[in-house]
Amino acid sequence: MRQWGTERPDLDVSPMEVFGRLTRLSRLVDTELKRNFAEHDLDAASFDVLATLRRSGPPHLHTPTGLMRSSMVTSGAISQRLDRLEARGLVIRTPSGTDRRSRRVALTPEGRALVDRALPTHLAVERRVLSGLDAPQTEALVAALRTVLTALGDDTLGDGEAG
Amino acid sequence: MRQWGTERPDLDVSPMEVFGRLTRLSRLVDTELKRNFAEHDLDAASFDVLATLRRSGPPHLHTPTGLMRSSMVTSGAISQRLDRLEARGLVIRTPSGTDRRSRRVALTPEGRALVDRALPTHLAVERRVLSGLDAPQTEALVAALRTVLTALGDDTLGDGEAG
DNA sequence: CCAATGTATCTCAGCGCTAAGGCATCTGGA
DNA sequence: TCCAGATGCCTTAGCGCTGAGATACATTGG
Repeated sequence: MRQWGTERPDLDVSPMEVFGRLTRLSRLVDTELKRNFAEHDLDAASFDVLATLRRSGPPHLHTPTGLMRSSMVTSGAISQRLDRLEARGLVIRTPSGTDRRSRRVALTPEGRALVDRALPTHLAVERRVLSGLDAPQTEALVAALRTVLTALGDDTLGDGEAG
Repeated sequence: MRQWGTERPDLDVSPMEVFGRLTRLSRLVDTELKRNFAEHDLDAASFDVLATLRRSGPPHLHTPTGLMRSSMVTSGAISQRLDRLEARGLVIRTPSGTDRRSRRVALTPEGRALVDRALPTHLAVERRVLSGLDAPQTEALVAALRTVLTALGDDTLGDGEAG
């Protein structure tokens, strides 16, 4: 930041205080979470799908389009994620009853068991990352993130955990 | 969150309040910034390198290792980024004077001109994303991010803007 | 009922990154 | 001095995602 002030004193670079840290934090968090995923033969993309299905309650159903919206990736990415998960027997795709274009994606018992095993340690890693913040700081962080997301048109109500 | 409370009432899923939003925000921000990069024939990776060189002041020098640390990517990624930038004449690699393993990466006049053109609009996008926050909220957000990063062992002093 | 448009999913080429490994060079201790 | 380990950079195979486009089906207005 000091360097920018010297090099481009005509520009207000203060937003970089936020975005630089946001980017670095994202990378570091991904690295931390990856360890736990690997211990369960998972990666962030697979966990993302399994967790989305898991939290929706039995029979743990979603459509590919719903998963696409939840994960904020393209339809092609979801197709491929589901291919991989289905090949491992962790999810199963069945026809939709009402719309023949659509599919139902369900967690198999194996998939459910796997995500349930990975969840507690996943949450432990997340808690450890946040352990430097006290309750008011955490609340302020969440509030700021919520405000920015809302301004950007993110209309989820608080779901969308993606790893 | 409500869903998790129903499905796994035994787990404390409150950290997801933070990480879910962090992930979504990262994705949305990347999408916003991408537009501006594309208008300048750039992408996040290229801008990251050019901006790091630009802010270090004339003669805008760095080593590949320094860029690797700044960007938090692997050495292979930096080699490839520099290949692309050098092929476009935006940077130039020259031998280090003192260490024959090392190289000096410098911004060319064209590279400097390009990043200087892209910077103002880049910052405008960033400001717009944060426009929903007032000054105290922004400061609280920065403080929280700084705390978490420090706890994670991120020892940069505030640099590291990566897009 | 039909045509036009919209929606759900999939396919695939291209791309940038990681992980692993290789080569050249440097450095510090025996 | 010499060498073992560290360091700097590069190469490459493999991988997941994007973006573009294809296919099949659904819906709507006339």
